Amino acid sequence: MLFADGGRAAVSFDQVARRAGASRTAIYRRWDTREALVASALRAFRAESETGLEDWADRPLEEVLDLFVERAAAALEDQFARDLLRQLVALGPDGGAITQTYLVEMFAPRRDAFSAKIREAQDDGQIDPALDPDLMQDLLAGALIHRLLLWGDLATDAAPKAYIEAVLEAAGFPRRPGHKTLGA
Amino acid sequence: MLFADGGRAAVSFDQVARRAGASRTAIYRRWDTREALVASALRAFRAESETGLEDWADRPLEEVLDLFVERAAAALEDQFARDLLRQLVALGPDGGAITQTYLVEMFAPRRDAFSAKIREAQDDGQIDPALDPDLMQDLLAGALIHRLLLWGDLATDAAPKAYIEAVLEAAGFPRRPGHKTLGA
Amino acid sequence: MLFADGGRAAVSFDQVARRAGASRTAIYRRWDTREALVASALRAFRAESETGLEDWADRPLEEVLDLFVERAAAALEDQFARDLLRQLVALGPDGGAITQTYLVEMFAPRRDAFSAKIREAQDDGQIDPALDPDLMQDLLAGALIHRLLLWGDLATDAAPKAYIEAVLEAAGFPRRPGHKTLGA
Amino acid sequence: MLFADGGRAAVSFDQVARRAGASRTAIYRRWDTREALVASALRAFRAESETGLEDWADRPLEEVLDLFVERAAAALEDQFARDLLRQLVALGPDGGAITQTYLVEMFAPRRDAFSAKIREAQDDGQIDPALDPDLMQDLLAGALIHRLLLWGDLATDAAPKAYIEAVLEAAGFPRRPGHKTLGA
DNA sequence: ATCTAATCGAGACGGTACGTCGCGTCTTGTT
DNA sequence: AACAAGACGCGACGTACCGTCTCGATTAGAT
Repeated sequence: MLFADGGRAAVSFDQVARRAGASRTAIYRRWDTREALVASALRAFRAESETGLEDWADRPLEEVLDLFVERAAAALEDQFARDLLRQLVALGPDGGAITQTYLVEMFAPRRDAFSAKIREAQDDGQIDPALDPDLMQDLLAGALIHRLLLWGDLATDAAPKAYIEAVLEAAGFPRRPGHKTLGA
Repeated sequence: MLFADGGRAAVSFDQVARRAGASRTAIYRRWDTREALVASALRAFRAESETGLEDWADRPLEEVLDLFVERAAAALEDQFARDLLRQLVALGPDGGAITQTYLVEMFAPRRDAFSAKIREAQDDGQIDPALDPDLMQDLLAGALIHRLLLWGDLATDAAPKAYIEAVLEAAGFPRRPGHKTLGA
Repeated sequence: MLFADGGRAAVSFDQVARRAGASRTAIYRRWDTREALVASALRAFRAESETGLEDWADRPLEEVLDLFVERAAAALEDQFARDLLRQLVALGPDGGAITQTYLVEMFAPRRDAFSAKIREAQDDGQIDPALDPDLMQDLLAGALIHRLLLWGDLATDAAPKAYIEAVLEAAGFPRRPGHKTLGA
Repeated sequence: MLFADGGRAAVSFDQVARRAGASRTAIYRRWDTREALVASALRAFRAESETGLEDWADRPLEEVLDLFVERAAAALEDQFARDLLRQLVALGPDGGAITQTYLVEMFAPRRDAFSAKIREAQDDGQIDPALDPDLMQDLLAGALIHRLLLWGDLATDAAPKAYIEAVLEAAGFPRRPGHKTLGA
């Protein structure tokens, strides 16, 4: 995809028209700005790749964390998705319509679902009720994204697991003996 | 700076020449690729902004962590630095000479210094010797970068502190009573 | 009129539809080619401007010549008519249906009427019977048209008169003493 | 040539660039208006076809007239030249730079040379000194152009000769016995 | 001191893209 | 069945910026 390859600037009306086998005029008729073009492309990509949010309600906390991280890692294994995210980062939170599209439509729902699950676990007394679910996600998602986007790989194959363990430990979640925390 | 504003594509020989008050010919003579141009700019920026690595050797672990995170947070408060990092992320680890420049010359030294400090703390028995210092840094740096680049702000002002607490907790570092971990 | 302003190319179905307050579809239904459109316009213009051929039968030759030239000059005084003729010239004799329309329907009748009058004068012995009426008209009409279309004005106000004198002289028509021939 | 085929509108920067094997940018660099483009083309055509003005000084009047008409007829035998002239007529005297180019640079010199010859003949007492050379040329050139451009052919092969005879007769030039005047 | 060679600027050129307009064609829905 | 509305491909508009290349002019060093 053009955006994933070269960012916003690469999504030219010319190229889009050429790849769509349409005339530039037709593209201009449907989208009036480059941003609208990109936003549409993002939504199309999402519609195609989105498998829907899992129902996390009845699963144990550990499993939810696993799924959360596993999902993220799996998504970022795809080179295309990685490039896509890269360009979204390049735009940053001030990217106008594009940012709105992905932050609000793609990331926020999952983030909210995760937070809800955490709150639930807190109500059940499983983890420290003073925890901020957002911070937990920052650590988990941040570590993954940071490694994969900036360095290109994980420090260890077991890294995702280790991130989860660390967060659970910090959350006061009772660990099984013999568990590894941030261990190599 | 051109690169921070528009990424690699924005660093054109034309613009560079114009800003330098020179002719394109002159620029071409000194740098033969766009990448070389960017790499030079990055080094220049680094030379100007780098205050040198602190001497962490004799400080307690907690302070080192504080400094590490504080440094990072301070650096990313500058809009320019944030934009710069954004574009570096956009390039990713396959960005050729540019990536080499910043990953190897700018990030790696600090990362290594930090790792050394952790190893030292492990030798002293302060924290779990099985810890992988890289994973600790992934969590700390990742959480910060992820929030600031992608969302544009921190979840809480106290977030940096909370990240450190979480990592220390997970590392088995003995905490003072009454400390907050990942709390709001 | 569109044709007078920009020639055949300017008579677009689009413009015609817009000016007629109709849809392109409607225009296409009635005329299938651009030429048909122009031809129709020409006929409409002729129907509106044509005052009918004068009855030259009973007038003296000199008067007929006067009328012929005067008519032509008057018609070409109108800027619109001049532009129209310009575009007809631009098309030339190979202009298909358009040329047919104006050459056959607009010019030929007058030309024939003039020729008939000349033949009549020849039968009466007024002028040289060997004269070709067509050549006379070429000289008269040609001089006028050439000046007005190409140069934009007459060399002299008396030019039309002078043309007639010259042709009559060449035709052996007995001139009054003191007449001017091709004089300034 | 584009102009001869479709008039001013057909001389598009796009087409010119394509035919010249150049980029549109380059064309825009050299000519800033469509008119300048056409004017250049006209001059190029003239430079290529112009054989220079004959030296009419020492020739008898009849021969000069013959040459004048013969030249014009020969030039208009070429279909291309005829189309070119057609488009010039279509533009008319208000065609801006284009009109200037051909009226002033191409037609006027020859016209002036002809006039000078006539004046000379008048000084020699060969023809009526009251004659206006411009009117003579209007008749000669007009008749030719009018026939060829509007009707597409001459009324007779002998037409050019007949035009000359008529003009000479009207000019009071002593004719040989047996000459034909406007005869078929 | 002069000649030579490197360096420089200015600028032309081919690309690519921009955003717009008008046109002829074709499809779709509405009287 | 005639119609309006409108989408579409095409060509052209005039502009901008970029990388490449070719020129003269200037400058410096070497003879």
